[in-house]
Amino acid sequence: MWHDEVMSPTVRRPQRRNQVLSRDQIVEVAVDILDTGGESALTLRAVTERLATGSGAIYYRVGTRDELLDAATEAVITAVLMSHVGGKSDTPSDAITGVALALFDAIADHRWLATRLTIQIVRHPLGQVTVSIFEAIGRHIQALGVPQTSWFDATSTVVHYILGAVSQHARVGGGATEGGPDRQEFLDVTAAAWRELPPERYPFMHSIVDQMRTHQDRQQFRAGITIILTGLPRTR
Amino acid sequence: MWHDEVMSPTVRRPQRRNQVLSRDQIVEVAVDILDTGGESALTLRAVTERLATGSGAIYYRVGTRDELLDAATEAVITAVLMSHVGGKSDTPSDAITGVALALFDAIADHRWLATRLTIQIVRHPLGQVTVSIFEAIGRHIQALGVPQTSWFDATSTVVHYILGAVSQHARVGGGATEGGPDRQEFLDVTAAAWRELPPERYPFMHSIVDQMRTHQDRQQFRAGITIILTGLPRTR
DNA sequence: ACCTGAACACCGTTCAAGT
DNA sequence: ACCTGAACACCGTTCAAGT
Repeated sequence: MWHDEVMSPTVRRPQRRNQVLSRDQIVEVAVDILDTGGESALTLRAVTERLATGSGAIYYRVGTRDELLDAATEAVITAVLMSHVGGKSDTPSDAITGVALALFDAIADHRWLATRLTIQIVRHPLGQVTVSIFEAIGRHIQALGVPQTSWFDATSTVVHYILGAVSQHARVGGGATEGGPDRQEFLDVTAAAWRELPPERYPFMHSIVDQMRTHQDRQQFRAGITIILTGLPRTR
Repeated sequence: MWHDEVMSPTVRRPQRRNQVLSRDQIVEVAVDILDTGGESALTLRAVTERLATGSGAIYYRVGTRDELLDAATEAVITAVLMSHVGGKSDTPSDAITGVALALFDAIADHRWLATRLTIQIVRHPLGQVTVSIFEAIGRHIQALGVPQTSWFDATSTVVHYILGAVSQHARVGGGATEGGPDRQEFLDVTAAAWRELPPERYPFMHSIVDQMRTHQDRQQFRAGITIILTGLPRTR
């Protein structure tokens, strides 16, 4: 039982890291903490405890807590987009929808990501994260037959739609269990609340309450992509 | 000099409020602090100092700091949408564009709003703020000739686009001075950075760098609205 | 009913000191 | 060069006490 500790003291270093701390390790742990406990769980103390290090080490490798959050966001987004370079046999429309759905699913898997993506974009509107997403979408905008003068506007529209849509669905879906009972209960409660709204001030809400109660997030998200792709200018 | 204080002691209460604190007052002060110093400036201590009260009063009238932020968001959004009920002579397309631009401008005036709008929507995806925006847009979707079965999807698409687009432009524009030198400098720096990207990995970014450098935020935002309205299904 | 404000627990960040 | 961790300043929240 206790032999191990005594007989091979060089193999086991029970308390502290014996390797240099890497930036990637820190970011990886951060993502894990965020996935488990949400943004409020990511305290510097939680990170240093998991890594058995001091707070200064995080500052040395990454920077402030905010920069750690940005790094985690960039890591997740980059990984998602990386895994979507293949599959070239699709039509341009399918390819765009594929990238969009990959981002959609990433937000479902990492609920903290919706908020952080917005913050990232507010602060670095044309930074690495935006660049990656633009490139992944824009590539296929070209192939779609959109005239060159409209490439930037067209790609912006698709990307902005994805970012906005993804925020709203971050909570409704609630992970992989798309049709779970929690979701339907939530929709029912919301439908009831909408029916309580004064009809003369909110006629439209009353007219869509049934559609809202029965809608599917993923399907609605795709419908939006289709609407935008349909509206893009084409050269033919 | 000192007469006033002595002669009319009931008129002047020098140190403390003599009126009851209202929820609206608190929210108003919160918005003002946010506009001046951003989200980080909104501390409970800053609010209580401005109102010459104690922290408990805020909790009694509003709740936590987060609820205060939500209340500020709701107040601003509601005010913006309220001021857009008139002008019925527009075409439905113009009306939708008008609401969209009003929200766009609101974000420019209240830079903290982009982030907070996302957080609000992540936490209360179908709450009051979403309801107000949906109603303001949805009304005109009907008039546009979109078949009833698509009303919810169509409105969602427009709203999600607005929310996403507005986030990215929160910083680039930087308030009312749309064409300020700061902005052009920022675009030039970004363009230079994009040109440094490896062309084989980012061919698309290289192809749009000039468009990005010369684009106008507001115009691009409108272009997106137009694309979506064009793509909506119509009964005719 | 409404407000006060001291007290508490917790947090991000720094930096002199170590190796 | 890289890491440690005590110390600091600051923050949101609570709650017994007041009016």
